[in-house]
Amino acid sequence: MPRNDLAVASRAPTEAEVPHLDPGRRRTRQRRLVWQAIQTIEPHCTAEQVTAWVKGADPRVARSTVYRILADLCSSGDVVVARLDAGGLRYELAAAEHPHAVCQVCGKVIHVGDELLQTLEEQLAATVGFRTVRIDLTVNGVCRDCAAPSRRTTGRPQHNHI
Amino acid sequence: MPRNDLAVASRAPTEAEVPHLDPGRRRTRQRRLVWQAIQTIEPHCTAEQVTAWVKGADPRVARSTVYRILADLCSSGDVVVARLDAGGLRYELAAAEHPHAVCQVCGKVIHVGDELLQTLEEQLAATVGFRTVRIDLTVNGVCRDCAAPSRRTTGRPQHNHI
DNA sequence: TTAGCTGCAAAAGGTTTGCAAATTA
DNA sequence: TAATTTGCAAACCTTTTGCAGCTAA
Repeated sequence: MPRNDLAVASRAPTEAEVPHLDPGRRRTRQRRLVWQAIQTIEPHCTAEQVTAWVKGADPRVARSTVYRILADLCSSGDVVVARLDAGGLRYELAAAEHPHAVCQVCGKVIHVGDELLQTLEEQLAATVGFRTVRIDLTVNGVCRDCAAPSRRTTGRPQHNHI
Repeated sequence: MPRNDLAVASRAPTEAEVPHLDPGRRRTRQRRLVWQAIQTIEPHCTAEQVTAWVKGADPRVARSTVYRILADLCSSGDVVVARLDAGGLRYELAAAEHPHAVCQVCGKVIHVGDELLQTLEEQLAATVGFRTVRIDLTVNGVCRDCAAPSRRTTGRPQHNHI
C-alpha cells in the first residue's frame, strides 16, 4: 500500500526556529536537525523519514544517531511513538499527540479527537486500579474516499497486516 | 521487562477440538496446530510463542510456516494482531479481541471492556465518514501491584519505548 | 579538559521470500 | 494429477550496539 513517500520537505533549518530544548543535554547540530525534522515533516513520521530529512540538511548525520536522539526525545517526553501499521514506529511531537484512524486501503491517517478517552481512563482507575499514563488508540477501517463506490468496487481492501 | 515466558502449555492437540476452519484452504497438520496453539496459549501470544507450542507438538514444523499460516488466519479474519509492546506482533482469536491495558513496569496485560469504543466508532462515522473495521486500543500505565507504595519508591518505571 | 555525542560498521530481532520437495483435494 | 503448502536457508528491514574519534560546555 502507498506509504506516504519520504516527504523530505526540505526547508533549510534556521537556528532561530529551534526551541530551547532538553536542559541537561548538549545542543548539537544533529539534535537540532532531528527536532526540526519532527516539527516539519507531517505527523506520525517514521525514523526513516526523519533520517531522510536530516540527511537532506546534512548528509553526514548517521542513521544510528537519529535513532539515538529519537529515543532520547521519547524518554524526555518531548516526543511519543505510536505503532500505526506494520512498518516502523511512528514519531510525533508529544504536544501534538492524539488518536489515529488509519485507512486500510490507502494508508491515510486521520486525526481523532480524544475527548472520549477520558471516560475510559476514569473507568480503569476505578475498576482495576490502573494508573493510565498514555492511551494508544488506533482505529482501523476505510476512509470516506476509499469507501466511495467509484473506487471500492475493484480489488479487496489491501490487507495492511494491521 | 519480564515478558511472560514462552508459555508452552503443552496439551496434546486432539483432532476433535479443531473447528471447521478456512473453507477453500487445505486442511494441513501445520494449520491445525497453529490454530490450536492460538486457542490454547494465553491471549496476545507472539509468533515466537506460537512457534514454540507448535514445535512442542511437532518439531518438524518450520517457523516460516507458522508465520505464513498466521498471516493467512489474519487475512481471513479469524485472528487479529495487536502491537502491545516493543517486541513482536501479538496474535489473538478475533472472537476474543478486546482492548488492552499494559503495565509499563511489569509488563502485565489487563483486559479492558470495550463498551466505550462504540461511541468512538459512531462519532467517526458521523464526522469524517470513516468506516471502522477494528479498533486497536492500548492503555499504557501502571497496574495496581506496581503502583503499591512498597514497590514504587525505587527506580523509574521502565521505559518500554512504546 | 572531559563527559557526553557522533559515525561507522556490524549485530540483533522479527518477519518474509525463493525454491524444490512434499501434500492435499 | 494438479495446485497448494511446507522446510530450509537466506534475505530483509528496522532498530540497537561497540568502539574510537569528535565536540560542546
